[in-house]
Amino acid sequence: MALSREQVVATAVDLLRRYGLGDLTMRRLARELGVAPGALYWHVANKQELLVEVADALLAEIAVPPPGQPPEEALAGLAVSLREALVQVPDAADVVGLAYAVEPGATRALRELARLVHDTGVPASERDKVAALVVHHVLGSVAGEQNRGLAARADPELSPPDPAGEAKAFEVGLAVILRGVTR
Amino acid sequence: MALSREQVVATAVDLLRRYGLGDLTMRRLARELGVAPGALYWHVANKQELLVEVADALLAEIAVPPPGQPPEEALAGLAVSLREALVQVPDAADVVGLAYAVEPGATRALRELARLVHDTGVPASERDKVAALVVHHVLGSVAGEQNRGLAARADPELSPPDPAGEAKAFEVGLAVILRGVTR
DNA sequence: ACCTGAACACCGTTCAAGT
DNA sequence: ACCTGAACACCGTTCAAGT
Repeated sequence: MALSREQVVATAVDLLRRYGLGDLTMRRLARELGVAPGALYWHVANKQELLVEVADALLAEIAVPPPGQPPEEALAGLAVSLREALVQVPDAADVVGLAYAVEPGATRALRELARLVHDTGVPASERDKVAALVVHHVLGSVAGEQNRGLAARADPELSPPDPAGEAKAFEVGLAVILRGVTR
Repeated sequence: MALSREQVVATAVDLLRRYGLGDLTMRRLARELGVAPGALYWHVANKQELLVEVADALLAEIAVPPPGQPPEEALAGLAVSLREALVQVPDAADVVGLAYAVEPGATRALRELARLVHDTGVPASERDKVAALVVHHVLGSVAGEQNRGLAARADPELSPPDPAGEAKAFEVGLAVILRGVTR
């Protein structure tokens, strides 16, 4: 059966999850799919486009918070699940950061985040800025934790990051933002 | 005259400034220095170590705010000059992000930032977290603006980022953080 | 001590030619 | 429409051998 774009993206996500960005190469991906490297370029314009698709796929899995909560709570919950989903995937911050710059509102989760910021009563002129601030905090925290993990694996002097502590640190930062937003 | 580690790092910074991370390759760097690629490995263990040195060099140029100001003002000023210095350098956020994860307090500028956070009266347990939040905001904003610039150059549909607007957006986010910190 | 030459095991991308 | 084979122009890193 012929290859499909969906299949290419799904296998790329799988490769990222299992081995990280360093092993997500067009040649490796082609091998995994049992085709020649050139075949991929019929389904995808280039690697950059593929990575944007991968980011969208990662974000598509994030559950949007149920309605009925106060917006501050929903926003915090969404930010936390965003972070939780991304820490599991090596180099997720790099991949999502790229996609976010290219198309900030491309995924449901990110649009929902912007909407919740709006609902907290932030003035219209600051809406996007605060949303960006939250996204930066998520991506920065994820990148930081993952990089500390890599550094610890390379150097036995360093202690590996404690997942619970990292989660707590993230929530402290998030609380600062929310406090600053609601006067 | 023999090559020196300082010379290698300085030329790497120059290459980054002029052409970005994509052209900062060990081979390109060697060519620029008029040596064989292997020669670099006598001065530097590997590319990753070189990039940490490059990040340190970029941060070393940032002026620490003069004493006498209220800490909130000094902190904001430092964050702004940090951002201003880094936006000028292509891919600076990636490079500095790496170094920050490996060694958060390695440079004067970043240690000063942590100190100023402390001076604003943030409880000791939250000091590092708030400092990290500010750094994430700086790096995220820089990466965002640079990526939007690249995207606009690739796709004429998109309008290029407005530097003044980006600076304003950054300051709005920063103000939110500072408001959240000072109750 | 410091560097060259040459190799090893890779990359992303293109494109004529095949089916 | 979809893919292969082969090439082009690169990578980071190692290491014997030279000076």
